[in-house]
Amino acid sequence: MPEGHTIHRLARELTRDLVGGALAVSSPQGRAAATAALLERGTLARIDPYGKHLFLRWKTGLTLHVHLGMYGKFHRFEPPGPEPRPTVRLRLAGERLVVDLIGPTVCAIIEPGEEARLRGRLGPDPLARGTRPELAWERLRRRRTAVGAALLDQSVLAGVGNVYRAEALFVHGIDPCRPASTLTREEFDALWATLAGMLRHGVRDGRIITVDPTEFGYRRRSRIPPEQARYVYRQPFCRRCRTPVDRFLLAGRWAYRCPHCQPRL
DNA sequence: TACATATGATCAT
DNA sequence: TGATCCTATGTAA
Repeated sequence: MPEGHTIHRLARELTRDLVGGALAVSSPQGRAAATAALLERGTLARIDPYGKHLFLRWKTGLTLHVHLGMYGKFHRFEPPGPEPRPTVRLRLAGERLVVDLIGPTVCAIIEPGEEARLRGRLGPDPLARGTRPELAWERLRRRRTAVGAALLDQSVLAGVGNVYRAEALFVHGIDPCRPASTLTREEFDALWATLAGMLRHGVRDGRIITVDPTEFGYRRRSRIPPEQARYVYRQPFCRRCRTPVDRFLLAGRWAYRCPHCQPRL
């Protein structure tokens, strides 16, 4: 399940295994049948990630826009792959790889103008090349909402989701309920650097590990068991100081805060 | 069988 | 703020 790191990792893997040869495109579920028909036997030119969005560019000039939402997944198989499950929205079958797209929020051809509008709404993606944190800072400091709400707003920062929000704010001792406008430039710069680092690790690891391994006696991040990989997100106790973690809804999502490590202002 | 839950986002009110 | 969409899984009943 996807925050920005999942999308960037997918872009790499699918680029490696799908770009180049002709693909059989189908929609076993039927809902994307028209889209599949437009792409059938087509060849991918490139795949671009941005934030939580994936843009699959075909040599015909068409672009397939995919957003996984909360439950969306790509299942990967060695060709020819199994009989598709009835929920498969789109199957892309190539020489080296078969992928099934399940449960996305968006899976549709997008026109250039529409893509431009979408990108215009999105804030900078810390994983994108040549990204501009300045824009995130300008938007964040004008928000009247809590910083924990602002971080989930994709027009402020693209690619950050609920886990990274909880963990990055923890690392810097920031209470998620603090008004975004009270953040100092120094705090923002530190938060951006942390988020960018966490996202990059996420791409590399294929999962979200936010704790410093040495803090728990591990030499390598990869050795950390899943239940120990985070400081506060879905943790009953703060992994650093053992204080019970606060859980409360913020911007409609569960937020996590250590009352000791992230005191109110 | 039913219900709760999940790393998301949009639209109506 | 609440309803809604999309799917799979784990737990309770």
